[in-house]
Amino acid sequence: MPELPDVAGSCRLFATHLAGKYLTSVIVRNPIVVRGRPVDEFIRRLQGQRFEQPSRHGKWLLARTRGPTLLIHLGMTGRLRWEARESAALRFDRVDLCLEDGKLVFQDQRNLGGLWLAADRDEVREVIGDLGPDAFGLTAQVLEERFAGPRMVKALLMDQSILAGLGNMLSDEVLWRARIHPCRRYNDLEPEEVQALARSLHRVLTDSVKVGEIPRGPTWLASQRSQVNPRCPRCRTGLRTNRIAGRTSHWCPVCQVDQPRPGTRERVG
DNA sequence: CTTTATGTTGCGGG
DNA sequence: ACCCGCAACATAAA
Repeated sequence: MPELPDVAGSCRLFATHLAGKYLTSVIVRNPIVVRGRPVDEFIRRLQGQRFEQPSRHGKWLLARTRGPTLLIHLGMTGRLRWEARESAALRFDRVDLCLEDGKLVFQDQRNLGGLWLAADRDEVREVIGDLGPDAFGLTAQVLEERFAGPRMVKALLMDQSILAGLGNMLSDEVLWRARIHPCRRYNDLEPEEVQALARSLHRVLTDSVKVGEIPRGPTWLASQRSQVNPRCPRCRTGLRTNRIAGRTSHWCPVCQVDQPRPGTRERVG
């Protein structure tokens, strides 16, 4: 679920239902997702606060109040859900933020996501760590500056300190659209490829943020993820799969020209 | 039972 | 110092 577009959607949901409203109560169903301070303190500090307009940086959702800032990260399986009516908790519901007219539920199957409170900007920085500029709205020039070096493009795209917001699926999507093999090193890219990368990033993010998730339409690589025989949406070639930068990557061996994996081949010459 | 999963962090080795 | 792979975290679903 959650990469930049999903968090953008969650941010809109938060803005729609919580901005300007007072929290009447906080229900913590699984304390493991409350990070950084004891649950009772978390609840005490948050209850009664009024939310301002939320913002997003990469995969982080930032909800300021007059007091602390609530920071939400969805991890691998987290999501936010608005319930306007009284309703029973679902299996993976972890925290309820209750208002007068409904509740925002943080649900998370794997509990890798979480909620933090930060008293000020410094504490926000401490929690979210060293984040690069948000990937949405990034200019080609900034991309070139931040990517400069010998690393594999897939690793660069997923590195939150280089640019914030892309994960495994979105990175594959961007590379596929730009016709660049995930193992290519940034230094080895032709200028046209760098251009294609910047354009692909822009297009993929614009379209997916609009939807609030990665679209699964016929012109998206993501449409093939759940298929038995994943094929390139452009040329129908069977997709290749490998573990790159720690994650399973999918690419088209025809559209995205192959490269020997660094370090895994003989070192000739 | 084994494998895999959209994230992050920290460690070891080259 | 930089870069890569990998285990760990927690948990379910295929």
